[in-house]
Amino acid sequence: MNEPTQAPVNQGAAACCSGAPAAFTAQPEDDERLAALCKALAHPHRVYILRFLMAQRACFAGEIAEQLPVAASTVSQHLTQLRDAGLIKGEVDGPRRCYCVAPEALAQLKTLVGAL
Amino acid sequence: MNEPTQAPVNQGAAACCSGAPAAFTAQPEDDERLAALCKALAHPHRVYILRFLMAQRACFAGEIAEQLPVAASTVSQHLTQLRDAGLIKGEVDGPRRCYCVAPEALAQLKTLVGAL
DNA sequence: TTCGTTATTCGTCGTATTACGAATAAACGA
DNA sequence: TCGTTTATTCGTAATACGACGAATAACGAA
Repeated sequence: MNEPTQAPVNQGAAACCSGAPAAFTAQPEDDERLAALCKALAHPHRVYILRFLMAQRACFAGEIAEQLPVAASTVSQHLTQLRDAGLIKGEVDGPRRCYCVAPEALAQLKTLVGAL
Repeated sequence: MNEPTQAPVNQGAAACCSGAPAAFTAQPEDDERLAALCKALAHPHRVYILRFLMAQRACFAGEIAEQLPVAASTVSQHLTQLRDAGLIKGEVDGPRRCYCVAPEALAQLKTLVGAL
């Protein structure tokens, strides 16, 4: 992914919204991170999984799959995407796998969204 | 998109994380809306556009396109996605088009993320 | 009216996403 | 050891995404 190219800005154009322009600093790393977190939540089932997992504190992959109207293998893929984004963690517990939310990543998401 | 199927839950399983389970209520509409907003921000260039637009208050499509290392037609598609999600608004101003952020949608995003 | 400027839409291409069922791996109990 | 249970990985198919350049539309000025 290419980074934005800081070009000259604000050649005296502002029409639809009022107010003076504020300072703008490019933050490509934050943009990438926020985009990655948002991408992980860009599907309703994954939002559901995250919320469900937060309420349950922790639960097995099978329990999550029971909640959703898709195949277990599809749920497993969703879990992988959430895990790759750092939003959840999974650990082996016997033949099952126990998932729980990663509070740090969630806090980072809230911070980045809050900074918008 | 199918809605989650509220199945029986919490068959006495909790391993990796401590704490008692909290109440959980399915909110399929919120999940859909948050997913849609997140999808709109699931690309770094779109995050950049939103932040840039917030700082500038308003600006023309061409100014935005100058900032990014992709073709103007691609930027136009990104703007369309942000507009479809309700995050920005665009209005005709002569031969140009002036875009600005939609504060309501941004507030909704912050609310939904904050509720996680 | 015609021309130049600006932005979008169209057609296309390659890749990624979402979904499924089948096959595989890993752990435990009989 | 051999099944059973559980979850993931694999192979596949349909659709969506991101990108480009060319074509189109919309407006203002000459």
